[in-house]
Amino acid sequence: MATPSNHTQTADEMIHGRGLRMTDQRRAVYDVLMGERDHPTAVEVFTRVRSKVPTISLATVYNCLDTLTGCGLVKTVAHEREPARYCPNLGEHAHFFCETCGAVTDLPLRSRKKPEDVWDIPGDFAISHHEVSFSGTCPKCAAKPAKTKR
Amino acid sequence: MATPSNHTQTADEMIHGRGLRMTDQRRAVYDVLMGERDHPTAVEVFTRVRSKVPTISLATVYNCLDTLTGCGLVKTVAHEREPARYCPNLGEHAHFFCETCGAVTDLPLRSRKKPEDVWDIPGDFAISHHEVSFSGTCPKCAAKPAKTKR
DNA sequence: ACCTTAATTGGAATAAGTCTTGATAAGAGA
DNA sequence: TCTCTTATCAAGACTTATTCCAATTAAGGT
Repeated sequence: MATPSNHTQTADEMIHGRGLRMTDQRRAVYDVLMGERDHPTAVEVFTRVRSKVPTISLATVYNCLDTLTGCGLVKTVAHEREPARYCPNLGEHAHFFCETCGAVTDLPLRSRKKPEDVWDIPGDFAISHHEVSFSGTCPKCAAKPAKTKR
Repeated sequence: MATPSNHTQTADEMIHGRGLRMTDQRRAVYDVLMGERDHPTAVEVFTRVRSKVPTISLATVYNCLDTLTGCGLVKTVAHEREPARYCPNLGEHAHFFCETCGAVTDLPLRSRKKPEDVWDIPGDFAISHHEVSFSGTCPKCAAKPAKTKR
């Protein structure tokens, strides 16, 4: 078993709190997400996790990701119809999708106005979640303007 | 050919402006979207269009929707990994997704605001688009609390 | 250690959307 | 009007991401 890093402590509690078990696979998937926080897809998580748990299957990676999101440890990030990405940043934030390199960046969402001040939301709509996403060119891609995607 | 309603006038211009043709199929798809503005999926558009153009195929509906979005007449609305929905509302607005009945509602922008007026965005990100979505319970579903999705 | 239940696996199945290819139709010019 | 060129349509095969299923394996409590 891998040496548990300090963040897994709380993860264990969250998992056990739901009457579930913290398995090697779940820990490995969570560690991958907490390691490189670049919003990998399920397949990317799969390939990274395999270096630690070589026998893991893609189905298990999907299962683990579902479990972790169900426990509130991870959030899924959807963009257009692309494969879902996974994000362990639990703070409120928006996502920036670079149209050139495809990178996904967390933007801390320092809102200047309340949603109701910006959008015309009739009072009888009960809002439980909201999501903000941006797309454009990230700083890295803006720096090298000649390089196209090909 | 169906009697062209007044909104199809501008649609014709937009299509022709790109060197494309306004065919019966494209007009029918566009009319369906302008008719019931409830954000139908491609399959829903397909079934509605068939009452006007019974020989149309699903592939053609997809083609027409692509063409219309390419011309800027229609916008696609993605939510989670659900089938894409289509929206002919070109004004800036957010979307509200009802978690109970699945209905999608447009929420108009209160006044002309730029993203930077609303959010604190790092200066080195060049933003070309932004999207805001809310989810919760719509007024209709809130009115009948006993009825679950099953 | 045993037993009950949960979790993992690998492969098959599904769903939405795209691609391919031949048929069709629309507009331009003679 | 006739023909030519090109855009568009249609039907089905295909792709991709994800989920389902049945059988095996592992955890945790007694």
